[in-house]
Amino acid sequence: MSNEHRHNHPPIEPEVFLSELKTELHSHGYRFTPQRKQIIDVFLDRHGHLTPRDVYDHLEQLSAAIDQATVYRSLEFFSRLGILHTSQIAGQTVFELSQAVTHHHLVCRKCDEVLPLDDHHFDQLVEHLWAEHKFKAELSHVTISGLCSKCT
Amino acid sequence: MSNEHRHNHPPIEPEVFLSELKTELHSHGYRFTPQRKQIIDVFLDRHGHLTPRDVYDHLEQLSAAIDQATVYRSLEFFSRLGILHTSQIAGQTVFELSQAVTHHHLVCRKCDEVLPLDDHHFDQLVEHLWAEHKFKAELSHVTISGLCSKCT
DNA sequence: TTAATTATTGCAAATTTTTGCAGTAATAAC
DNA sequence: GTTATTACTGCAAAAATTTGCAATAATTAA
Repeated sequence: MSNEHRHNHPPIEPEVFLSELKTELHSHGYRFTPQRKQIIDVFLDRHGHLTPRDVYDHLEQLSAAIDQATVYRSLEFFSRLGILHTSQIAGQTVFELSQAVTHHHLVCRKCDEVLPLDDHHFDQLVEHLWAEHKFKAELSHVTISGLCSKCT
Repeated sequence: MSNEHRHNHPPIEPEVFLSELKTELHSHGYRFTPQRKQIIDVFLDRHGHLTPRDVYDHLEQLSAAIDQATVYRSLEFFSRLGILHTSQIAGQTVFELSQAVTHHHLVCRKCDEVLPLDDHHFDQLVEHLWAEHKFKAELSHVTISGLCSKCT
């Protein structure tokens, strides 16, 4: 299904990814510090949505003593660069690698049910935004709120 | 422009709105307490995006001594009912009346520029979601992240 | 190599947000 | 009416998140 679509990426090769990331950061005058590397490692290891807490706990298990403030600052830093993607799910702020497989959700505001949503729904919208506004919409993880069929 | 579109509403009549809200809450077994009324009053008075702090401060000015916990709980309560709409803007959680005039934004993740976006872009998407999933998407305040023309 | 500059971190404090629970107020049952 | 039930609030404590600043580490310039 959605695996043939526009937004998807091949599986991540950790070494390649890390070295490209390093170059990317350096080209902006930023640094790829050990702390930042370890935080990215967590995402490469544990795919999916992670809260700042998840990241912090996982680092502790690896006995990587990184301050909470650094974790928060790094997550924001990577989000701004588009390396991580952030969203609000069930009232929690969660992060994931932007390269992770594209997926969208319909979330019912009444019962919190989550329905998966196929990629193609946004193709036209993305084209319009580019044509009319020269805006490069990054719609790889859309969450749409509303009422599901049971709660209508 | 967007004033002729689907999602827009006539200006809010405070008395009508409040009495309808009261009925709405009662029909669900909830209560329209003085605290909840005062919080809604703030939104009727000061239109636009408000942080929990804004609401709390405004209430203090009116010497309405409402506990912060109550403010947070009420904002979440009204959001879940669809009375208020919540979104993340520039890293802050903000609330506004769902009935407020529809508007959408394109936000550049690099320079934080905000571009207004017309309503009609979502018509087709909303129809599709209803046709295919019987999901009533509530797309009155969409924020799309990406790169603006200058930052591409 | 050394000095100067800049980005980044850790720590501690401040701020914001959430939570448990006892008390209060409204509604429903009798 | 009175009592029982349930929703809601305030308070105080806990947890999560942000911030200022001095110290550190990396990069750049000399």
